[in-house]
Amino acid sequence: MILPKEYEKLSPEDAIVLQMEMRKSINITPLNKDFKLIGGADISFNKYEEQVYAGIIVLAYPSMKIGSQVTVKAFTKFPNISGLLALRETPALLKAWEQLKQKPDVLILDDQGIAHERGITTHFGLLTNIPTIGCAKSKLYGNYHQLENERFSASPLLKQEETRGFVLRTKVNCKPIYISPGHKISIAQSLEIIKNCSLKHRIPEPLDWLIY
DNA sequence: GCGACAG
DNA sequence: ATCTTGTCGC
Repeated sequence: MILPKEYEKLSPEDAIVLQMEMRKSINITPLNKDFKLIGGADISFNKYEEQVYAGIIVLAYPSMKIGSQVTVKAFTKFPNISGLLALRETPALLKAWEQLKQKPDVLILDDQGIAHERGITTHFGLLTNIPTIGCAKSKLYGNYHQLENERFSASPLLKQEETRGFVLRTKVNCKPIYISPGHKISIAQSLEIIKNCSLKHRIPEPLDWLIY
């Protein structure tokens, strides 16, 4: 078992092996309980610098009242490699997670979920054993049928023949968002929860608040 | 003010 | 390809 603190020692080849090993444990069966706290997480960095910033905000569900928030700066030597972003981002996010006094029951990340099962949504869900949902602003993988220009028009996000998530229009005249579970929650529940978190903006409240 | 789109 | 900035429609 390799610890996130040691990710930066991995070669890209070893990182891929770790990712492939971890993806075997992905679980997208339904979350079987009511919950009261939802979190939003985002990570940012400059391509060639070692600083990585991570933020997590916690909101009450489904009222979307803001609770606590944590932002941290961390450092990593793991390079910026397409497909391996999770290894660069996870240690910083874990640091923010550890500083949160009250952990959310479900965490939404600005990411592609199992539409790209080597991303940070599944990675972080597997490490912390909490339900995670990926909610992205652009499509990286999969195909879908065009949506009606209506609030909450949705269509399955298909990778080959397999449904990996949903494309959801949260506002009229706005581009859709891409929802896909990461771990410990179903595709249908992920869609439902993101709808419940989408009040005023194109992106759901927990991610919208993180911009500031 | 939000969000699309241009370049 | 990604990020910043401006303009315009809703």
